[in-house]
Amino acid sequence: MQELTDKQQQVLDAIKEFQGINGFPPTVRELAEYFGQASTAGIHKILKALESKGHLRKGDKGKSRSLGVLDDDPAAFRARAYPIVGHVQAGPFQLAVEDREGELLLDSDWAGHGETFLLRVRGHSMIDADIRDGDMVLVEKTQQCHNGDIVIALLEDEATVKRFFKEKDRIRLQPENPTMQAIYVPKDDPGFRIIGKVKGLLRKF
Amino acid sequence: MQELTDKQQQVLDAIKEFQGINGFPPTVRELAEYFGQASTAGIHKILKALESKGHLRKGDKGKSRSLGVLDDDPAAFRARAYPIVGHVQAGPFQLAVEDREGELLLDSDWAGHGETFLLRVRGHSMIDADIRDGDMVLVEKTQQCHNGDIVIALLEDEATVKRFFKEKDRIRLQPENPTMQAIYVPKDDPGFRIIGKVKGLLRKF
DNA sequence: TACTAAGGTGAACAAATGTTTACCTAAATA
DNA sequence: TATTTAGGTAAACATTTGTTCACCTTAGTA
Repeated sequence: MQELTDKQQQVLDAIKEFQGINGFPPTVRELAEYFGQASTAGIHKILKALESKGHLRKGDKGKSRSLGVLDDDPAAFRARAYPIVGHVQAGPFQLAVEDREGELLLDSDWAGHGETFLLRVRGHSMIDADIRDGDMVLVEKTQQCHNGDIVIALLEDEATVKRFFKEKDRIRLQPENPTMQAIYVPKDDPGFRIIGKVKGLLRKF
Repeated sequence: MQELTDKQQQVLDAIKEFQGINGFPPTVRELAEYFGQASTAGIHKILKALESKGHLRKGDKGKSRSLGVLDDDPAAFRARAYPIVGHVQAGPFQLAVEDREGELLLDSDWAGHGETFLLRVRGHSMIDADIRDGDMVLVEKTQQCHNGDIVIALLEDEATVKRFFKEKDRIRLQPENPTMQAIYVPKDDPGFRIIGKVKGLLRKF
């Protein structure tokens, strides 16, 4: 794939986006209009360049609305299924089938390409971090975290969502709710484990 | 979804197949040719039936090659691109190219099947509704809303996100931030318009 | 039997759409 | 400085495409 000018890249991105939204590509006039241009001829030049550079397939001569993006990173591959594996603060943390809510298709550019899942939050312990009861949190599976990270932690088989702080000999799991107390855990507590880091949130109103 | 006749089902399947192969839907004449028919009018009748039975979306009147199958079967079709069209509270609300952040693939079962887009929130006017600066809100385009709905409203070409209340002769747009005042708008204010309803929220940490 | 629904023909019309040409400007390069 | 590349306008033309109307046939139903 050859190098594109800024404008060529913009036009290509516009086509991709239109295609993703509508299920069919834009017309030349729609592209011109989108870029605020009065004439289609400029767009034609750019399309011709994109075609000769191998990024675009134009339909048969004269055929309407038949552009095809040839980039090997189509939107369809970006959509990945993320399992909603259960709840935090709803009792024992096991990925039991009954707790599974299904899955949600999300853009992996946004949600992440690693091992990632969703959990539904129960309770109000993180309300001051604007995480509500019923929200879904996007959790990247990891055991590495830094002070201030919001984590999913396992404590004696109970899952909890808290803000993580490493102190001298212990871990502090801090609720973001002034009515609740921090939890302190010895560093070598065998019943303690970090499941993952909260990277995102989804809510329906 | 209503019951289809054999022929209607065949046409629907043909559209799906064509779409899968080409990335754009067939024209009416291409469908007629595919079924060995000499006239487009028969195909039009079937398309009209498919549309009224809820299986198909036809493009705007007169618009070329813009059929859309509405069946919700495969996961691949559930992933739809939702445009991130700009910001609220960031000045004049126009879907200008420069403000566009791109798009996000989301599960349409979660995000909705209608005309829906994303907006990035700027400011803290809805902080008590746990909507933060930088969050993206999922907006269903509609002008109908109920008291208590969180809406995107246009006021003298400025977009704002507020909680909507209809009062006697006016509309109250209520911030969810105690430091901020409500906005009152006469009901017949020509510079006032509801753009849509906030249905969801996405956040990255 | 009469009526309705489904689906097909033929034809015409209007609008959408692709394409091309000539010309222009600005920026980059030889 | 001259040339080339990139990208824009304006306009015209031809073809594609959607749509509609009148009419027809067949099968099923009241």
